This record gives sequence, C-alpha cells and structure tokens, in this order.
Amino acid sequence: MSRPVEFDRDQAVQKAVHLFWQRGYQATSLTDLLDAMGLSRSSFYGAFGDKRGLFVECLDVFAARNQAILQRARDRKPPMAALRSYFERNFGQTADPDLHFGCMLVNTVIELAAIDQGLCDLAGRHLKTVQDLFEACLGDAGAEPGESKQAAAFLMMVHEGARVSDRQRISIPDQLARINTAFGYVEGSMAARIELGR
Amino acid sequence: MSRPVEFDRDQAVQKAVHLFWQRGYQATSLTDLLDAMGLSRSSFYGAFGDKRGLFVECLDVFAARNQAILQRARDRKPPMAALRSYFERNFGQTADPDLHFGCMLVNTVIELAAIDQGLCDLAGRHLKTVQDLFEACLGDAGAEPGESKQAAAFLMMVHEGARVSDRQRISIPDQLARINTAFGYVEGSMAARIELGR
DNA sequence: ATCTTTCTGGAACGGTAGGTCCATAATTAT
DNA sequence: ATAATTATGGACCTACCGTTCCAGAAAGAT
Repeated sequence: MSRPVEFDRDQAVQKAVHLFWQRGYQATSLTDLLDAMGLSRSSFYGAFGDKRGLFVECLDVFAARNQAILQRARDRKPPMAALRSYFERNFGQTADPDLHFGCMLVNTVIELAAIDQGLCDLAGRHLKTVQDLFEACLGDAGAEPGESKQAAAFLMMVHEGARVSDRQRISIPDQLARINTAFGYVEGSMAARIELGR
Repeated sequence: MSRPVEFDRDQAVQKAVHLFWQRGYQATSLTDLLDAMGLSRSSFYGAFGDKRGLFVECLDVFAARNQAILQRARDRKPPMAALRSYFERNFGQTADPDLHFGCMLVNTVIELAAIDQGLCDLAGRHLKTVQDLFEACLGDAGAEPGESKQAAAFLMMVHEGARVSDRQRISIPDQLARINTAFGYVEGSMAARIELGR
C-alpha cells in the first residue's frame, strides 16, 4: 500500500529506555534520542508523537520488564527467596556500571514530582504494582494480611532507598549487606510471631 | 568606598533553596530564580558567579539546616527518641504540601547522577555526614560498634526511601507507619541482643 | 508505468536557556 | 564638588530546545 517503516520500533524503544533511565527525562534531548535510536526527526514524530509520548511508552516497558523479573522468580523459587533474589539481582549482582542507574520509576518520581504530575503519577502506579507483588509474595510466605501489607510497604521503602544508594555508586558488598539487614528484620519479625503461636 | 549591595544575601539564598528543593536543578531557570530572589541578572552574577555556584551554596545551606535539626534533637532527648523525632519531623508532622519536596540531597543525587558528578558527590558527602550522626546516636543508645554501623546504613536507606515516598504524596499516617515499622525492627533487634546477654 | 500513500532527511521555526556587556545609579573618600 | 568604585537594570548574545514543514524517496495497487 505504501512505503514501509525502515526501523525496528521495539529496538528503538529499548535504546530510548536506556537513555532515559540513565539521564532522566529533562537531560535527554531529542538529538540524543535521535542519535541513539538511529532515526530522523520526521520518523520520530511520525512514530511516537512527541518526546513525552515516547517517555510514557518507555516507563511502561521498563515497568513490565521489572515486574517480569520478580514474577519469574516467584514462579521458580520459594516466596521469600524470590523476593531476596529480586533485590539482589537489581542491586548487587552486576559490577557493570552501565546497569547502576537506579530504578527508572523512582528516578522519574523524584525528577518530575513538581514538573509533570501525570508522568510522576504513572511511575507511582507502576511502583504500586510492584509493591502489590511484594505483598503477594509475603502472603505466600505465611504472613498474615495486615503483616504482609505492612512489610510490603516497608520493603518498597527499602527498595526505593536502595535505588538511591545505587545511584551513588555505593559498593556492591555494602549494598548487599544493607539488603540483608532489611530482610533479616522482616524474616526475624515473621519468625518471632510464628514462634509465639501467632 | 563604593555602592553597597541592596539585597539581603542570606534571604535570597533561602528563596533559592526553596526553589531548587522543590523543582530540582535543571527545571529551575535563571528567570525563576531572579523572580524569587528579587534581583537582577547583573546582581546575581556579581554575587554568585553562576547558577551552578548558587546551587552548591544551596546544597550546603540545606545540609547544614538538616544536620542542625538532628543535632538539636540529640542534645535534648534520649538518642533513639532523637532519631525517631528527626524522621517524624521530616516526613510526617506537617500537612503543608509546601514542605513535601523530599530531601534536596536525595533529589540531587538522583537527578544529577549521570549529569554532574561533582554536584552528585557533594550531595552524597552531605548524606554521609547525616549517616554518621545516625551512627553516633545508635552508639549512644547502647549499640555495639558493628551494630551501630550496620543499623545506621540501614536507617539511611530507610531515610532515602522515605524521601521518595514523600514526593509521591503518600498519606502522613502511612508514612509514619512505615517509619514506625523500620524503627521497630531496629529497636527489636537491639533489645533482643541485650536480652540474650550480648 | 502511473498513481497513491506513507516514510524520510533536512531546513527552518519560535521560544527559551544561561551568560555577557554597558551605560547609569549610588555610595565613600578626598 | 569631584573622583573612584561598585551595584544595578536591561538590552543583547549565542546555543540549543522541542516541534513543524516540505520536497523527495520508496513501496504497493492498478
């Protein structure tokens, strides 16, 4: 019917996610994006509308990828081990500085809180979904409803804090130690409750 | 000797802190600053060098103010109560949305990690000073050296996480509940050690 | 081969960014 | 009063921002 698109859309979005993740929304210029994605201005606007539209798409992609990591761990391991491995994978495992950009959702909340409420809320909703996953894991691990809710909120706070440390290039062992401390608290508290006969 | 300055420098810096704190570095334009500070371009460049120079000064002011809050609580209350009140004051007490901008130091780390390493490191050093204060309080409360170090790192992570939640306009009771959970873990762990006779 | 449709490269747009410059105003020292 | 010095307001500069526009290239349909 007409001339076909010349670039791989998914691949271009992946490149954009990487850039936005690393540099944030404001500091990533259209020129940066065009260079990384390898397409011209016209193609860009034809395919994505505008910069903000692309960013929304990137947030969704990032969130889906993130949730998939946790969900997959949950399918394969005991619930607490899945949670731990999610944290460790996200914050410790790799020494590649190219992967220590913190969490794109957290970064977005902080950067855009007073700038673009729509984007900030979208990122917040994605974070809430992750927190719900935390809660489900804790429930699987034997926590009572109130307990799992409380602990999930706590773990989300730890998650966010860890992402901040991550951006400061804290050492990997220190990071793992902090995570271990946090999980020790949660598991200890759950164990204590069970030991006391609920 | 010559014409005197017409504006109150300290007061102007306070205004700038407020703006930077709320909107971040990049999203705060020189025009915004000039309007808020009430001075002209020439006076601005004469007094502060450039935008980045002013930002450095604002980071220092913010950090000093922040540390003073904790230090004052420490002088007046038992150590754990001082820590708790610092967290509660920063995150819970006020419903005024004008004070829920998160922590300027945390915001800076996140926003500028990949943009301006110098500013990011400066904010990180200020955060480290706060963490040292946490450690001192925990030591006063009877923690052993290793324990206080570990718990201080943990509390800093909580601190950073809470600041992120703060920017998402989480409800005050929820915020206080999370903080209470975190402190409950720390205090419970310390109490357990003491009960077992170290 | 022609028509139609969509995609593409690049020039161009208005707006705003941070920063400079200069003539003038205000002060102190003489 | 005048000279010396510094502060101030505002015009001006260059660079870059996100976005639009248009002429032309590339494909399918007839």
